[in-house]
Amino acid sequence: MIEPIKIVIIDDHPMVIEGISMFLSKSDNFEVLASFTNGLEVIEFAKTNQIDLILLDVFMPNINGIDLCKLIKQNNPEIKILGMSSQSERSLVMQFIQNGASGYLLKNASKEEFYDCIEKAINGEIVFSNEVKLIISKPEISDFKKLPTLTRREKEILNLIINAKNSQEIADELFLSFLTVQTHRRNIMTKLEAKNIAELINIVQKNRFLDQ
Amino acid sequence: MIEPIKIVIIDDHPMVIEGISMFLSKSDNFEVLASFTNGLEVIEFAKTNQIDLILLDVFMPNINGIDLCKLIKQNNPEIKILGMSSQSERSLVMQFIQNGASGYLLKNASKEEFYDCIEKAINGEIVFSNEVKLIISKPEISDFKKLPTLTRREKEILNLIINAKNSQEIADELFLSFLTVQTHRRNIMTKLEAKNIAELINIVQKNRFLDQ
DNA sequence: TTTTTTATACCTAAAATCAGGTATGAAATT
DNA sequence: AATTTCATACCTGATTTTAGGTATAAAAAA
Repeated sequence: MIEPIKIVIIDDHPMVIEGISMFLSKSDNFEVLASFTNGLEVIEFAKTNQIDLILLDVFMPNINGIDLCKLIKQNNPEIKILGMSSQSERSLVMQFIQNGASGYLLKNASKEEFYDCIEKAINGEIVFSNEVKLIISKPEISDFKKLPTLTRREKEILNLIINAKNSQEIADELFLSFLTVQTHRRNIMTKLEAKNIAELINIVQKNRFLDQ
Repeated sequence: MIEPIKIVIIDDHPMVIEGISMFLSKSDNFEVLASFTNGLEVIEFAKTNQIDLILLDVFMPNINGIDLCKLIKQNNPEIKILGMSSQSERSLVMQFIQNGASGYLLKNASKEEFYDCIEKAINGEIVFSNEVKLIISKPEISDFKKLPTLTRREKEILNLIINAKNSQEIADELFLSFLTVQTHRRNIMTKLEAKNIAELINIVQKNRFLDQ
């Protein structure tokens, strides 16, 4: 008898966990070891349990799926990770793969797509659900340059910029000099190659590398 | 013995249907009559089946949940409808209730919240999951004054502003004077009460009154 | 027909952003 | 121990947005 694939599900929606668990329980090939609505808990869990594959929701409160993927892979490179989300952008999927994921599924995927993708990922393939294949088949130039990393401070300030705060307000809020904020601001714009605030917001929303 | 509540689930994600079905199957109070990934099919179904309550995903391809809610209520006013989505805005929830829904749930709601909301909705209450309560408990000024109407030209220019064009580029593109664009721009900002571009984009996205 | 709205255009000026530079101590990394 | 990155801060100047006006012809509404 073949060992089932040991799976962990990470998603902040209980019903999604329930749904996927049901999908997987219908086949003897899969075993859901555990599930978490708080992504960071999996790090601890992985220390004492052998996991074959993680189904990881990309949009969660507190922790960003892309960063979590990287974190898991750093600690446990042998674990395969499949990203999941309801909608997606090409660049997002690409970032995810860049961080060590084995594939990406849209949540509207069928049971069969789940089975298929999980099995192929375990066999070392990079897999995408059908809709994701469509998304990534239209390459954009911007996808080829990898996204720059912002420092914690820059992310903090970026968040305030997007929330319509001006430089002075940001300075007051963070107890910084107006000039310091200007410097961070310039660095952010340069890193993300945005020529104005509207473009900045567009870029951030497309790539969603702020936590939400 | 009490009759179970007859429920229909509408969601374009098979896994969500599976998850909610599992939730509900654990209690004898509920019976899932049917589920649809295409919302319009429920109209036909309702002609030959008695439905007590519909769990309706708000964001679906092809059909808008808010419009579908209205449509169902027109044909079958006795059916209770609960809206569901992953995230939401106050104004969206309000529109939904306006169209006859009995409540609104975020998909991160727990099993117990689902049970509770469904039962209360059947008893004629208007119900919200906990997070939705939070959302609607902080009324925004913008919710009370009706949204201003932008002229066609203003919408056109607003679109370009959001797409990161500056005033000169907009002038060139629409064959207008730079000064005319500035005037329109000022009128747009005044009408929407935005103090800068970031706020403008936030307001537009929150209320989604572009795209027409 | 009269009034209001819409689209157009100009003037002035303050405020904010954008863009180039330099610099320094602390923290993190190698 | 040496190097790089991060967060901080300042200077200057150009560009752009924001904000207050006024004005006029055409179109739409009353």
